[in-house]
Amino acid sequence: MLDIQFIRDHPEKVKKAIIDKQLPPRVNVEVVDRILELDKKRRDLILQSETIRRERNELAESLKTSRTENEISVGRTLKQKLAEIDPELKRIENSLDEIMLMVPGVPADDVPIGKDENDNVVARTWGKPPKFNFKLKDHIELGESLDILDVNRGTKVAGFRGYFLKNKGALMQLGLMRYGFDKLVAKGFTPMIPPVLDLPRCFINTGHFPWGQVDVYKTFDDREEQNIRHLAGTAEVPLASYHQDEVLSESDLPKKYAGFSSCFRREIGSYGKDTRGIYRVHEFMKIEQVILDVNDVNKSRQWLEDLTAISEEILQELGLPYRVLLMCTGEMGEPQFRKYDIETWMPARQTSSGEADKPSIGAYGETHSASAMLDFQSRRANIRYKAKDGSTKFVHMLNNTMIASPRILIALWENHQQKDGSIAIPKALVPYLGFEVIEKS
RNA sequence: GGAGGAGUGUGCCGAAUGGUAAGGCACCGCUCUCGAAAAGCGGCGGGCGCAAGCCCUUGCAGGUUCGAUUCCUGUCUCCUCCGCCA
Repeated sequence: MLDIQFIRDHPEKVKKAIIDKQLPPRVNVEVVDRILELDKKRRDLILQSETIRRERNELAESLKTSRTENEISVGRTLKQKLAEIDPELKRIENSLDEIMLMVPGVPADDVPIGKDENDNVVARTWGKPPKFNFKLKDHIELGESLDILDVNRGTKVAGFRGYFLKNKGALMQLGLMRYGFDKLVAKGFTPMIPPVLDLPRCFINTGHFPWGQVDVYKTFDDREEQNIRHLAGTAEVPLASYHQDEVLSESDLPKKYAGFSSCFRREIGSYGKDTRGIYRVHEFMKIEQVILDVNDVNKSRQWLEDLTAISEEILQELGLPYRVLLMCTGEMGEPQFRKYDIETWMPARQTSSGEADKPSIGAYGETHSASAMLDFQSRRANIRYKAKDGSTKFVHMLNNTMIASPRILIALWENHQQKDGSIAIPKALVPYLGFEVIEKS
């Protein structure tokens, strides 16, 4: 959520953000005008309401000592007036609150303006895609031949996009999670296992709602509306709300959280995409980092670099080639100020971007995403801190993927496959797995 | 699921039984000091307003009243006990 004062002062910047982020027609620039209009109405009504309240307080004060029938009837009139104005004020405020949630965060000045993935800017590339002197297998062939993945029974049990990890495949996923957790703990992060069946408010806080409702699973129990929970698609959701409605102390910042959780995604908008294998699935495991720090743009920028560096560090340790993309405005989420995605090389990944008669084999696939939100989320979640100068400010928030599996398994399996059909385990992972290779049993 | 108790401003404590949220601790600034402590003064929720200032804020939502922390209804959370389950 933006500061209403910012919208009053810079309506054009907000409108530009709506356009640049490719939000129309879901969100149109007219919401800005509508907000300014409601804001004006709201302030008029507040003035009226407060004038009456003031009269009421003065009257009540004088009625403390003596009271006449006449004064009491004046009081009744005031009460009547309030009963007309306040519901109207409340109605306006509710509309304003609702529409304020539709307004996106304004991107940084140096974010490339663009409409899709072609407009992202490659910030840097690390490693070289491996060359294979034997017939390449994709992750499904590898997984099935080594009995570490079962997609057919996965879809039997869980439907489309279902999968089983088996044997060393299952051990590998847990090992990766522990590897990621340990690394972050060593860097001073607080390891967390958060609830992922969360209240709607949490999804509003992160900015997943109101825009992304259809992507999130909804659950009911047999009682009332207030018992609705949603399954979080990332531990960012519960972690970002951990300090909801709290006032922290500047000396407590930064807060660095590492959340391990299962993640659930409906993938409603991507029925035809990535239908093969375990690239795009409805449930997976992930360690997500969430940072809360002081209200300082430069510090947020630095955090975004630092968080991205952590992801790069693990990809390097895992021996996986990758590239870092500075995301363009059209590829950013509504809350974001600045965002890097990391794409990891997947040797057997097929993309639609190749020529029709010459399908391209091997592609970078998104495995990590780091975002700076400034105070967009903290305004929604109402997370503030008391600064050293005594003032109360909203924290800045960021998040980043540490490691997400099974998608990362695609890169690990395909990049590290060997001529004999086995898969080599990167050195960094061996202590967490207890084996150095996955081979046919 | 049943019974009882509790929830007060920004972190902590806490007063006010129908007259409009006292006070203390913590924190920040200033004075004093070589410095610190102590002491004193001011600040330390949200909103409207150029400002003076005003309005709101006792878990939440309603109701009664000229006036509600206080009375009534609903509801959430926590605690204790019972039941059920792991």
